[in-house]
Parts: sequence; structure tokens; C-alpha cells
Amino acid sequence: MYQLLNLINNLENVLGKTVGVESISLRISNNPKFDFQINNLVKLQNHKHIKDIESSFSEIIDNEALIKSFEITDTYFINLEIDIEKFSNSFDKIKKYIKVRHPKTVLIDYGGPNIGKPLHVGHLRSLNIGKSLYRIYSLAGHSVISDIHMGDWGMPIAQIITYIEEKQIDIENINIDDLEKIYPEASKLYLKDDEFKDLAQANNKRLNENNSKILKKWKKLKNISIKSIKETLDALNHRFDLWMGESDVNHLIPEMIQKLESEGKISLDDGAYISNLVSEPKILITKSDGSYLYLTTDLATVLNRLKQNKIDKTLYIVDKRQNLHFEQLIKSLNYFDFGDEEYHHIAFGTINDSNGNPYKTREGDAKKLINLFKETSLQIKKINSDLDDGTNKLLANTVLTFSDLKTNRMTDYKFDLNKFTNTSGKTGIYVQYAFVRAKKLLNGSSINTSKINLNIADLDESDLSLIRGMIKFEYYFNLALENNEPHHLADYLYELSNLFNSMYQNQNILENKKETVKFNKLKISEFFISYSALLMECLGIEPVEKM
RNA sequence: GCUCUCGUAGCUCAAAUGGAUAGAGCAACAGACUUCUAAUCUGUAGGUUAUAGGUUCGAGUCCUAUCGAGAGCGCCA
Repeated sequence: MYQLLNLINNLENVLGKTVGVESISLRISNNPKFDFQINNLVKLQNHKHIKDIESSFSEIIDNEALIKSFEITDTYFINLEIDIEKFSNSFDKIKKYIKVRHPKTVLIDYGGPNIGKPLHVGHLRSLNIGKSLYRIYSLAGHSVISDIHMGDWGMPIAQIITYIEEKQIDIENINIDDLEKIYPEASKLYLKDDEFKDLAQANNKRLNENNSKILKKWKKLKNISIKSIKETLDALNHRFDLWMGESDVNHLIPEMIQKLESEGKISLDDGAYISNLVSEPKILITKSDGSYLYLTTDLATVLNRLKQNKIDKTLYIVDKRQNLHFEQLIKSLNYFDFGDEEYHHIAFGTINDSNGNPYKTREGDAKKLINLFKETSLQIKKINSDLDDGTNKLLANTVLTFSDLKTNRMTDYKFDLNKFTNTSGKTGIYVQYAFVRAKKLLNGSSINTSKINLNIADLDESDLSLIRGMIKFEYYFNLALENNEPHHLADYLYELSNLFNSMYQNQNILENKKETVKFNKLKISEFFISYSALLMECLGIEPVEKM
């Protein structure tokens, strides 16, 4: 809460002198008459100096210009009412207020798609959460780099190449549809045919060793796959700064292994390298034939990134089932002394169908993302067939993003297209509609709102509710940033949209006889538009111009 | 078998570091459109937070046990 930072610092000083270092955090007040609350004193209610602390707090809060009124209850909950007049002047400065004091370089790793497999429903959350965190960190002033981190290496691709070789498929004329059919066939064969398995293992080793003949085939397949992935990403409005893959760090691995061994950090066990860090289960670094694993390339990827950029913090946006892998990765990065940078596994739950089972097609495959997009787009056409394609696309993506981000990322949720495209309720369409409504109102008014100042005395209940809703922006923004949880902002965007709709519905604004009332409402609508746009930016949603 | 996560209104989900009376949306019910506005708004009802104990000024949140669900577990990524 940048605007109340002085207040917070002063209160923290009091605590520091009396009961020890403790940070003050504001929360939304339980009491609807107030905006924020401070709970730090509640647990001190039996402290021998509580009366002194209370009076120091009172004095400090009393002197804070942004606080209009406050109360300290008999159990020492502190409630604060913000002075709307002083705070409202700052609405248009919100972008400055949310900047952090110490910007960092943050890398977002999407734990990307594999070669040979189309983008499917399983990739949706990684894309949405990653994009949202990218925007949130950027708005907070960090410098952010996104890396799709393609799964372009290892056994899956070796299986595909082996399958193509064995079935004598013409690799020159292969297309994406062929490739997508080959992948499941190859992995099926790998599981049941030992001879095929040996051939694939051998091919994988050749890949690791940079065998030029197999690299040529690999390159061909990778290009086909990337082209298809880019088409889907384009439909869904996603872009990446880096298109690195696991293959890009292959050359760093032999040296890395050698160094770790000479440092006594890893040792051979049944021919495979395992970490000497005591851990259960043991951490496997390479396979017994010397070829590399998921963890091997992820470790080398970190080395590669640190070599190329100064990175303070890395976020891995990967589903929660891979928890053990990232636990092992982060443990290993520490144990191997790769640096003191931060690494976080931003885990998320799975998307299920309405019965709670993994979201699949009738054939039992994961549903393709591009098909999900098309179905959503079609559903929106049913609601309004007059929309141009551009608007339809934005709305379809709004639905796929908002419905995903409104749930806490760790929760598995049920995908229900009918529900998510509902025009009323907590949906993407609803928040877009409120935005369009506000814009239409201002455009129809022919009044220059930028020159209007609020007339506080003439604000009615619905105006005040919306203004006091907007005061919470910094709170929710921080919550999302600190915890890497975009859903707080999705929920908040709905709350503001709902408050706007209430105000709007309440009375006819443009025909209001009293000019100050009319101007107030137009000014508040202008604020709402900028807040709504900013929240959509945080979520990775583009506002539409008409609906 | 071991490890981890989860169980909140009929349904789908919220509730940061333990804080006051556990909140939204959908569905249900009752209302509001010759309008800048219905792709909307207003109201009502809906809960022993799986169960039983414990920790403390205070527990959906922490601990223990039971029941139920899901995931992961050295040569896939």
C-alpha cells in the first residue's frame, strides 16, 4: 500500500520499540463503514504496555491526512476510513503507486509444449497464469522475460524418430496431422515392444551425443511442430520472449556433470548419477546409459540462463503433479551452489470435465486447445451473431482466460462452457459488458471528464460504493503479486464491474437535472474504465470496444 | 506400501502470513425494462466449514486420529 506507506512505517516503528520487529499489513475491513483494518494489536491485548501502544497508534493515525476517521475496538481491532477526497485525486496515478521499490529480473518458464503434441487443454492454465504473472510483475516495475521452454528433447522425440525410421515414413513430406498421430502410436509401441524400446533408447543417446544424421530429422520435426504451436498461440493471443528448448542446453551437460562429480556432489549408482544430497526418494541426475533426464536439462537450463542474463527470480508455471520434480530441482540448485537466486514452482491444478474427470475428447485424447477456442468462439456467435470476427476472438479469449483465472490456481476446476459463457454472473463476458457500457456512456455524453472534479457532498450510495471499491486496488494487486495468484484480481474485477453496473442502473445519468451529480457519475465512470482496463491488463485480457 | 494435496451453501468456487458476524456466482423464489441501461439491477432463502478430539484471548486455516477423494513415488517429461 504505497499511499499509506508512511503510516505503516510509523506504526511499525512503534511496534519495533515496544514489542519487537513486526510488519503491519492492511486488510479489508470487516466493518462496512470502514475501508481497511489493522490486526496487529489484537494479539497484544494482554500486553502490559498495550495502553501506551494504543495511544501512540492513535496519534499517528490521527495525523495521517489520507485517513478520514478510525476506531480502535475494545479488542483492539483498528478500522480505518480513507478520505475519499484526498485519495480520489490519486486514482489516475495508480500505475505509479504499484511500482516496487527494488525491481528485479524475473524469468517465467512455461514448462512448454512437447514436439509432436498439439497444444491441448493441459497447457491452458500455464499460458493464462504465466501471461497474467508476466503482466503483473511488469506493472510492478520488474523486468520480465518469458520462455516457452519447449519440450524438444529426450525420449518422446526419440520415440517419434524411431517410429518414423521403423515404419519407413517419408519424413520430407510429413505434416503436423501425421506427426500428431505418430506420437501416441510411438509411445504405445515403446511401452509394449522391447525391441522398439531399445532402438528408441539408442536414438535418444545419439541425440544427446549430437549425431548429425538424427539431428537433421529432429530439426525437421521441430519446425513442423513449432509452426503448429505458433498458430494456436496466435489464436489465443500469446507471445514469448524466448523460444528456448531443452535441446539448447545439451552442450552444457557433459561439463556440468563432470564438475559436479569432481566436487563430490554426485556419484554413480548402478551406472546412473545420483545426487549425494540425502533425500527421499533419491535424486536421479542421469540415466544408467549416460543419457539425460528431465532434471538434467532443467539444471543445465538454469546454468544457461544465468550465463545469458542476470536473473533474480525464476517462476516455473507447471502443473502441481510435477511437484516432486521441482522440489528436487530447487533442492539440487541449492546443494550444487548454482547461485542464490530465487526459484518457485508456481503449481496449478487440473482442468476437469463436468463429471470431475480429466478433460478429454470422445476418443480419449486431451482436447486440443485450438478446438476449445473454436467451440468457445462458436458459443459466443450463438449469443450474438452480429459481432465482427475480431471482437468475437477477443471475447472467446476473455472467456477462456477469465474462467480460468478466477479460480485459485491450486484448485482443480470443472470446465463448463455454458456456465463460462453466461452473460450474467461472474464471467468474462460480464466484465467486458460493464466496460463497454461505461465507454458508451462517456462517448455519448460529449462532456470532457478529464476536467471534472468530484463533488463529494453530492455523491450517492452507489457512487461511494464504487469509489471505495476502487480504493482496494493496491491491496488486491499486492495480494496477487506476493502470492503469484491472479485470481484475486479476477474476483476484484468482477466486484468493481458489479458496483459500476449498480451505479449505472440506479438512475439515468445523462438526463440528471443536477449537473454536479451527473458530472460525479461521469467522472467515476471514467475512473472505472481505467481501473477495469488495468485489471484486464493484469489478467491478460484485451478490452473490447463494442458488444 | 511410502509421500504429498484436498474435503466449505443443492451446484461451481472465494476467504495471504491464525482475527470480529465464513463470502461470491449459478440454480430457486419475489420484484424492476415506452430508458444513456435488461448481455443489467434490487431483494429473499440457503452453513455444526467431512467427523471426533486438541493447541489459545481467538481455528475453515495449526496439531492428532478416523472417514472420503485425488496426485506423485530412481532410469517419461
